[in-house]
Amino acid sequence: MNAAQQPASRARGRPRSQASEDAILDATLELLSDCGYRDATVEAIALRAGASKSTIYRRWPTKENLVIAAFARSPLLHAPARGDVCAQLSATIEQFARYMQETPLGAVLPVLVAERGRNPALDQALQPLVRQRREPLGEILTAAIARGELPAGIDIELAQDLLMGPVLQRIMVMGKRVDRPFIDAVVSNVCGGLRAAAGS
Amino acid sequence: MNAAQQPASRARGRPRSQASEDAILDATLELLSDCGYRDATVEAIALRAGASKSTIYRRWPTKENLVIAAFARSPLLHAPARGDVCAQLSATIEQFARYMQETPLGAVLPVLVAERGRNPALDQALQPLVRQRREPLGEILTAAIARGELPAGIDIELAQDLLMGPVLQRIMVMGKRVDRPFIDAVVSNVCGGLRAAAGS
Amino acid sequence: MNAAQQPASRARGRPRSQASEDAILDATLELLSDCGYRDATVEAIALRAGASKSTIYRRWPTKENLVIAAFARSPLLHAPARGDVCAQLSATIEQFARYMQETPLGAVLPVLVAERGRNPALDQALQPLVRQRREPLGEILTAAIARGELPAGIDIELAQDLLMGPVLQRIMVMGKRVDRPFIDAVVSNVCGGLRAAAGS
Amino acid sequence: MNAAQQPASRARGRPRSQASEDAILDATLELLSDCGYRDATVEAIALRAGASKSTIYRRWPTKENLVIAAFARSPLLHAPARGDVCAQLSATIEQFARYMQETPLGAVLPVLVAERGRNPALDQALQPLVRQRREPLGEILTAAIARGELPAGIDIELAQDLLMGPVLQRIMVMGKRVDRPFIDAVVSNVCGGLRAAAGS
DNA sequence: CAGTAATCGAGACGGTACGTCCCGTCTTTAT
DNA sequence: ATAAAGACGGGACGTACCGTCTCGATTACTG
Repeated sequence: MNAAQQPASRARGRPRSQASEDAILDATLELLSDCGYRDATVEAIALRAGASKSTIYRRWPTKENLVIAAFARSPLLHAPARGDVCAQLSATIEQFARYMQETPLGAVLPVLVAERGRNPALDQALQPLVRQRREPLGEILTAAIARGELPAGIDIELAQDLLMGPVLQRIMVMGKRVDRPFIDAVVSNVCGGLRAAAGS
Repeated sequence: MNAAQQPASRARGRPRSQASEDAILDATLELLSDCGYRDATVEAIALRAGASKSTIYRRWPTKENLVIAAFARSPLLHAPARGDVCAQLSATIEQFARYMQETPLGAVLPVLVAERGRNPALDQALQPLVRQRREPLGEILTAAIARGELPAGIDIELAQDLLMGPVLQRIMVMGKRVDRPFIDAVVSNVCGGLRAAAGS
Repeated sequence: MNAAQQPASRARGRPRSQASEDAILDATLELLSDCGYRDATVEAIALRAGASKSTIYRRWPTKENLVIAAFARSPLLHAPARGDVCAQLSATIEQFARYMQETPLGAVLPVLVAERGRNPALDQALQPLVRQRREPLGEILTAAIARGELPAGIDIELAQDLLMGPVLQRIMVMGKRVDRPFIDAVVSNVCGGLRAAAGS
Repeated sequence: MNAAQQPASRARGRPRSQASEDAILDATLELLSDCGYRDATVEAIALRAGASKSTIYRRWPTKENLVIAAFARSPLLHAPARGDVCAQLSATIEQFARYMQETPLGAVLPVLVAERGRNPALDQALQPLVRQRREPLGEILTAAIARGELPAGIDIELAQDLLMGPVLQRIMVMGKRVDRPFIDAVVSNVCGGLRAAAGS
């Protein structure tokens, strides 16, 4: 079961260079940030990483996959341990909003999303990437329910959609900036709605 | 009305063919739907429309603009005249969700969004397209406030984000289908939140 | 029959640029001469010709075919009108030898020859190229027979092999230079042999 | 004789495997024959030989040198001891023609020749290979002169060119087959020419 | 018999040319 | 002036191969 994973006798041949991989992914993020998706040429990425195109294509079959891998290394959201549920949610969402607006993720996520419909493998790769960013919200909500701050019986999945949706849509689809007051308003409304639904 | 458009002396030379324009926009939508954005080549569109590339580029400066023009012909959402605010909102959003999931818009919108960051002209063109789809929600909300179904002082813009965001995000980012129960849950929660906020 | 060839109504669309074609073929010969076959990159040829790779590949499917086309423009051999048969043959062969040794043809012909075995289309293209260079020898021999300088009944094809073979082999296979005395010796031997065969 | 090769103390470390070397050279000839020079990848040769690329490149610096080494193992031509000079020459040349037409040598020689111009080391390696195949002709001619079958004062080198040239050219450049009657005609003509030159 | 040094298979690596594809423009003739 | 046809310059993509390198595993000689 886990034996398959352990390198029984170390793979033969020259091992892949972790340094190269890191340099390539870093270069990808940098160029994405500097030039955008279209102008971040695979050749330019190779050049900046001090690697060769072969090394890139040996690891990732297409440019899209490379970009996904680069973003997969982006930091997870960190839910604060203290504060009431609204403050925790706001702080967490703000991290996400900042990441979307101040790194190339904001520019690239739509492209990945667009490509996913045509590329099932990419869909598989993108799924956990997105899901992990949402997970902290679920944990906060679960804890709040346990503390009695929110009523039991809440659909966590739905709540995540209600919280993330407006932010993502405003950034991606509307092309507007998201600031703390907006996030607070969203969180406040969603929490209010959740409590009202339980009370009815 | 149309007199304003028509100059003193008609433009000289052969007039542009409206038939060509329609054929091109139809072919664009069809190919987008069949092959996705990337594989919907301008050349292929011209072929299917029985037009030539020059005819296309004479009207729209880039492929992106062509695609936007094609979508600009999509029907507006139609807010039902009767029912309480929740029912009206649900029905309207359902139209939108169906349109996103059963036409190529769902696949193409992210690409347009992605390209917009790099292309201000496209941004200008995309803005009203998106805004018009949201507008009916604003009208429903305004009327509900006037009827006293919702408290006054509601931020209409925010409410639109709260309603559309979860749906768009679920379809585009999560890659899941949106059905009527989900829409009802969103609408119910948002309305509950709006009322709770007023009550507090 | 010949109607198929005549441009009844001129091919539609923008015609191919003869200037581009000439520039490309010239650049090919120049680069071949400067850098050899391997280093005469298609990209470099396009650059020097002020053309694009697309334009090159639209006309010739591979680099080999491009190179053949370039050589197909090389000048034909010119048989001198006066002199006895040996002098005429020597002069003609010397033209060929000079062309082989002072232009890139000498470096490229072997590659074409090598590729031919694997590429029937290339074979078809190379055949007349080679044959035309030999033809003047046949004419000289035929005229000499008519004048009585050589006996009738000579196998012209064989005689061409006997004359060209030693020169080509010395240049291509042995990698040595061919000078006038060598050519004279070959011609003298072949003519002597042809006369001796008739006399026996 | 072989003592000169063997140093005072044998080289240290694991000795090179003769079996590998043989397998590599055999695989080279086979693949050359099956696929031609270009498609006979070093990697494919290694695979078929059950060797690794390092083992190949440790012995031969480039692919060209490997190919030459493979051909260097081809059998020398064997001059028959009996018969008149024409019969001996014909028999010897026929061996060569058969070897050129029924082994990959015919396909590869032009490539080696082409590459030689750009690679002096390869030139050094190719020279003896070619020369050895011609040598038997020289011996036959020398013996014939000694026997009085051919006049003294013949330029042996030239005679070799006259004999081999037409055959090589017909096979390589013209892409035609060479049969015994053709060889006989060449030999007969050359011998006739040599005798005629002496008589004049 | 343990140590050392060169070889072996495997396969990753940098580099570079190839040939394909598409975009947006330009140049024809025909309407 | 616009239309269809299609060539053009430009430039990214992904593939393939070369010759080098880095691994762990052999295989002989050597102290």
